[in-house]
Amino acid sequence: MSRKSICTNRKWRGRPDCTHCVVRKSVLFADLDVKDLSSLLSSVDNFQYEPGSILCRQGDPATSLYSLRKGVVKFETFDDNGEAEILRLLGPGAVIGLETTLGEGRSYHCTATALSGLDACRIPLVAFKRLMKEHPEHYKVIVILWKHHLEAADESLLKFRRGELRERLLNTMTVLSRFSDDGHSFHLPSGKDLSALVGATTVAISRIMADFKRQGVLHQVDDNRYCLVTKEEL
Amino acid sequence: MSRKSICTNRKWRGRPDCTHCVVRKSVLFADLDVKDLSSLLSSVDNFQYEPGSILCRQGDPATSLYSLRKGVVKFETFDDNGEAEILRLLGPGAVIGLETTLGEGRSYHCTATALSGLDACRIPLVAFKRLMKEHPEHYKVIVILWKHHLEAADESLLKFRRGELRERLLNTMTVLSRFSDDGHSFHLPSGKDLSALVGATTVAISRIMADFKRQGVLHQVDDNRYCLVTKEEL
DNA sequence: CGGTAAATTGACTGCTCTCAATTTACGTGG
DNA sequence: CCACGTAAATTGAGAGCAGTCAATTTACCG
Repeated sequence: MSRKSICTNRKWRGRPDCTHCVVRKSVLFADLDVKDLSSLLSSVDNFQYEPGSILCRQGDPATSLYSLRKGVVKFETFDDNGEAEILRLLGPGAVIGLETTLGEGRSYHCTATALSGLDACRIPLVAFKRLMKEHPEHYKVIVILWKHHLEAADESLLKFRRGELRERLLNTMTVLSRFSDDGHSFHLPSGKDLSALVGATTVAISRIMADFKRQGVLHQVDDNRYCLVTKEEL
Repeated sequence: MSRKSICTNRKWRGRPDCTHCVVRKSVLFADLDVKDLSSLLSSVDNFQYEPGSILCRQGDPATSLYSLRKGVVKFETFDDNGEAEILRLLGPGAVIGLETTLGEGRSYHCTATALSGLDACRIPLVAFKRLMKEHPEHYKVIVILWKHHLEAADESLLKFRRGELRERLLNTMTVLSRFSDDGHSFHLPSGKDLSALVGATTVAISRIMADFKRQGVLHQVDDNRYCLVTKEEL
């Protein structure tokens, strides 16, 4: 199996200004005073990732967490045949790599890959652990991050694994819209990704997606960007 | 919709001896000193529940958490049509009602119902919150409980929502075996429950379950108790 | 014993899978 | 710039699993 290099097409955007982060209220360190944060801030880096970039890989030793500010990430695991299963989609506010903060294992449980352009902050694992050791009174912040994953997992089951394929794909694109910058258009995932997400064949998916395009449910706005056309707009 | 009374067929078993609880190591308060626990202990009650008992109901105001020591619980939500969807199965070590500990909403997000006989401890929500406020240094204990739910959610997707129905049902019974007291026999859920768990019709499920019984894959050991007969045993 | 709900079974339909051929897209090297 | 190779997407044809509708049997309870 050829392993692409991690974090392809990544651009460094400097030390982030966490005190004014747009997602800060709903996200990591929402409750923290600036003084509690200061030691952490100096070690956090902000990056832009292109679609397809891999944030972390299942089984690799963990060094960092990634706090997602913009974009969508597929969070996937691999079965015995090496086939990917997407456990959930993660959007702004999600933190990737939480499993590595409890100290039992030191490697990532899943692979996280950008499905769109990303804006994410890389947090060194040691800095994160130190912060939590020094300020356990802010533990709720951590719990909220776990809750975020749990809600995404529940959403997967309810929206991507239930009912007819047609409906599951519509739900998928609705979620992608929600996670996009403008709330409408989104980078269309590959057939293989959709397959791993909704649990169907690429062939069946191709057929239905072609239908959507023919029927005008799915409208192409750009190179690989599409948007859903709701019934009200017709 | 007729609402059965909550906690039907519940028996009080007194104040539990948490310091010697069999699941304590893997469970709530695993790290806590006895002295930190003492204030909590006096308000915790241990109960036995019969299959079908409801621990908490979606939307009801939250008063307690339930720490599961023995048995299996279905954790379900209801869609627009009032149809149940089982999000996950919870076994020993799980704590039910975590969503209510963050303070935003005060009601249960899902309904938790016993699929087998249960041994569970009821923890007053206020006592739990006070403990965490006074001893935030033990926050990892809480995080582990959330992780437990997340792993159960991921298991649902991988085992109950993937592949052919036959396989999903086999996985279901394997999980039920794992959660049972003896590790083998289990209380067989109703067709409706299996339907809400694996995402199929009761009719389709009935057919396959009948097959399992005819082919000897599923062996009846008692009234409503069955066990899986693995290929090695044949 | 009767009434309701659940499970079982049959017949039929249809969605999705499988297999396969073709077309399109894309990166590489001449 | 084009030729080529590979991978992905598209489309067709056929089979099979699961859904739907419906009738019957069984289970359970007052």
